[in-house]
Amino acid sequence: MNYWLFKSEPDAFSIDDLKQSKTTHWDGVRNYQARNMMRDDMKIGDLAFFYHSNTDVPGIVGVMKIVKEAYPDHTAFDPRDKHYDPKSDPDSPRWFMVNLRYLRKFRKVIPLGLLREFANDELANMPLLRKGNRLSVMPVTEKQWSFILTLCD
DNA sequence: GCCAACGTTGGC
DNA sequence: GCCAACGTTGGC
Repeated sequence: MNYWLFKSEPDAFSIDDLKQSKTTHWDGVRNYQARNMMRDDMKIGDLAFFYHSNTDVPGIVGVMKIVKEAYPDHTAFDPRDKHYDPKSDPDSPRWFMVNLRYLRKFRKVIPLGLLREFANDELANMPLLRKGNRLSVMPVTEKQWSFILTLCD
């Protein structure tokens, strides 16, 4: 069983959107590292944090679960889509996505600033806290996962 | 809105 | 295969 963190800009797709739709396909990932993790390592039943980026208080806002393993991201085939990639075609898809189900929304966001306070201790080596980190999908260790859950009330 | 950090592209 | 230029991400 593995743990993950997914970033999203709440203006585009928020935890409240997911709460309403119950499940979603996480399309639009166009980074090879993130793609490889989705395609090769994510399994049904894995848990993931939902992170709000590019917003007034960036941070972790809830939990979701992987309910479908990687399959081709069809938005890459659509010329009108924002994430269209002419180099991906249905015969040899370049980009993949997984399906996620809403589990819970925290009563309060766990701010990035709070997480940073533990960057040298419980949350050492967390990719999210590395300077200049731009990965939109990243792994979380079991210890980090458990610790972060103690930060929400 | 600024800008540092990063991934990708493409010329050579 | 190098690396400069460029576009994007995302915190502040």
